[in-house]
Amino acid sequence: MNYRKKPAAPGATPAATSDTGRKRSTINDIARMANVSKKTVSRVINDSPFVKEETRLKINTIIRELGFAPDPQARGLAFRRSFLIGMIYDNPTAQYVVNMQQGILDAMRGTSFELVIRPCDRSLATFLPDMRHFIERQKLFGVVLTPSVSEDDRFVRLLQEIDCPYVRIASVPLDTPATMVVTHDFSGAADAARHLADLGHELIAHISGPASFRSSHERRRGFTEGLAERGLKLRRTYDREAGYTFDSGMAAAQELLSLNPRPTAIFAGNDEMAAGVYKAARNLGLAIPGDLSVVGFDDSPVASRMWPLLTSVRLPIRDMGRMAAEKLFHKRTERRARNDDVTEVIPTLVIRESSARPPVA
Amino acid sequence: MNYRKKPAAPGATPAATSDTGRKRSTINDIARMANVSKKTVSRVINDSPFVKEETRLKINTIIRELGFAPDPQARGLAFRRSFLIGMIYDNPTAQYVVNMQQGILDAMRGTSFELVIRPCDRSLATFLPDMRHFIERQKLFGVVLTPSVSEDDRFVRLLQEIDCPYVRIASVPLDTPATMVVTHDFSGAADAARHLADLGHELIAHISGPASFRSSHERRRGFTEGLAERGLKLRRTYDREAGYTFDSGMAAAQELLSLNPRPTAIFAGNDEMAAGVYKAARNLGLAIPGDLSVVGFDDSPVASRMWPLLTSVRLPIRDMGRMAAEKLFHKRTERRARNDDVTEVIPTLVIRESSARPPVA
DNA sequence: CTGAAAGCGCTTACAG
DNA sequence: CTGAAAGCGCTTACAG
Repeated sequence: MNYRKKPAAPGATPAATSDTGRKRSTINDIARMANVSKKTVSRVINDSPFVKEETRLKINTIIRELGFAPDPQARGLAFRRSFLIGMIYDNPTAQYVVNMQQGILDAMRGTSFELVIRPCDRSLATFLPDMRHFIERQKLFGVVLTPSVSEDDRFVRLLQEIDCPYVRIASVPLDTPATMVVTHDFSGAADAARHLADLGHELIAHISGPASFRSSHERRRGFTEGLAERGLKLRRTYDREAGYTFDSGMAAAQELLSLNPRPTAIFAGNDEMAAGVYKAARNLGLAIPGDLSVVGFDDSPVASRMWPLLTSVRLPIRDMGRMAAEKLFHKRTERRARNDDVTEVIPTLVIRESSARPPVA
Repeated sequence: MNYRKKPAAPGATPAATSDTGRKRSTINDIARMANVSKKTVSRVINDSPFVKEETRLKINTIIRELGFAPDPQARGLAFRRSFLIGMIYDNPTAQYVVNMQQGILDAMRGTSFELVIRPCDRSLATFLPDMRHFIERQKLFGVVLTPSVSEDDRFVRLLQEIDCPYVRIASVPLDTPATMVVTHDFSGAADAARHLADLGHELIAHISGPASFRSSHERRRGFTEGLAERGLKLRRTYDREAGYTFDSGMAAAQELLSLNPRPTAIFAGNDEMAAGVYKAARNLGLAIPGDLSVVGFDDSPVASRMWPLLTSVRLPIRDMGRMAAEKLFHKRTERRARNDDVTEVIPTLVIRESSARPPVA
């Protein structure tokens, strides 16, 4: 119930008590031991340039010896801002969420920040007030937004209004460069198109994600563009919108595979839908890749658990999380210049077993 | 950079400014408006019984009108304890982690607590000091531990030493009931055994997880027990230890499936290993469930993406997270009695397509 | 380059 | 049932 070890004996200064039995030391203890004011210790903690090198050294030595770490709550109270970074997300894929968290934590290692997580549902009427309440109450240092909540302009306006720093991860540059990590879904999808075209496919279909996600459009655009480079077009009937889910992918594939002529390849907007395509093909007795080539997007763990192994477009999610958090931290530091540029992420095509030459007609 | 809206005009009380332009109100504002001391407001916030009903009503009305919420940092500083709950985990399965987080967040909804997450690696030499530093520095209100870090007694001793409340989720009652959410992996595994026996299998193999996980033993024990109920024994050669991973599951299955007589059913300690079994069967040209029945454990999302759909044992991960967090909160409240009991969770067998009658010999 | 005073927004310990 | 004083561990604003 109490984070101080046995309270110090009356009259004993914290420094005088043993290492095991002592209560946590404070800035006052450090100041006393270094024979300076606590304000000077505070300057050292906060990397102020206005401290004599000798003084800084002495204080740092004592800090290290005592294992002192300033209390984030006290610091936050005085700063009028906490040392908490929020991750706000509505992506339903567990692996995506966990990788992103890992990346943000990577960037936070060694800092005094902690990560608080906040799933959300933009379709709720209370979404904006809830978020406002959460952020203002916790006085968050900043937030990282992932798709699709990162694409919500009402929300971003709210963040600006309450002066909460943010970084947005999205497939298009929606905002000033300093706040953006842009994933070039476009280019990854174009790679997928070239790959299928180069294998000799001409009857190529696409199942895109829901129109409410920018990534759906980017992936579809990139795919169309990649096909165009090879002199191919995405036919109207081969172009289906689904919902980024297994079931919607399966339904779309079922329709596509009953067309005449039947497509020999399908590019699914994500791996979940690609798994649905597998199922639909199986139901129809079609072999992958013998009768049908399939390419996904995300390179999620299922991609390498499926049979045959799924060719897919990989985004370095963890790196993206790290970069986003770094932008947040560096925003107020000397490295500003570097982080004022937009951060760009290029996906890579991972070729596995699900894509091959089309069947001989 | 500042969480207060336009600073109030000099002389203007917060209450006098408009709703949009006002700075966040504090306990002092409430006290002034209610004509009481801030201590009394504090009592209302903290649900003290020593407040006249009338006073409480008046204060609560004003709190509601102003949308006042006490500052967690200030409160934490005075309490010497933050309003942060830590989730500490080393489970590698993304879906598990995310579901657990969701469950904990479910329990926290409507409270003033927030969730900070902390993946860890028990094999690191700095594990214990790192954790200690993290918990003491943040003055965590409490932590939820999931397997396998929940099984680490050195760590739990550290928590007790620094007086950090905790709840452990594990497959065996390792601790006092008030700190335990116990998952009966034993009973789920016994269900799996009965299911396979009742289908007519006699040559039944098991691939267990690593010995360092208690769940490995519980699942193996339960499985053996279930078989025994049906007059069956788990043969030595049919009993393999693997690592809860895809590759290790595949390797173990490869060995099992080359035995003579070949087992007609395999119970894998988790779904990842079951996926490895699928792969090994496919490599050998064996049909599931025609030649081989497979049962997994976890009922992870892959289970219903695999082909054929995997029969698996399901644990309500999200509920477990919620219950664990509730135990943490209620520990200090009037509901103590109820939460002093051990919380128990029973898994359920989800029968899908991967288990059927054994092939006719 | 350094420090004394006041304050961040709450609660504790004490008193009545 | 209620309140005035002191304090939680830091930083800001000001002064030198």
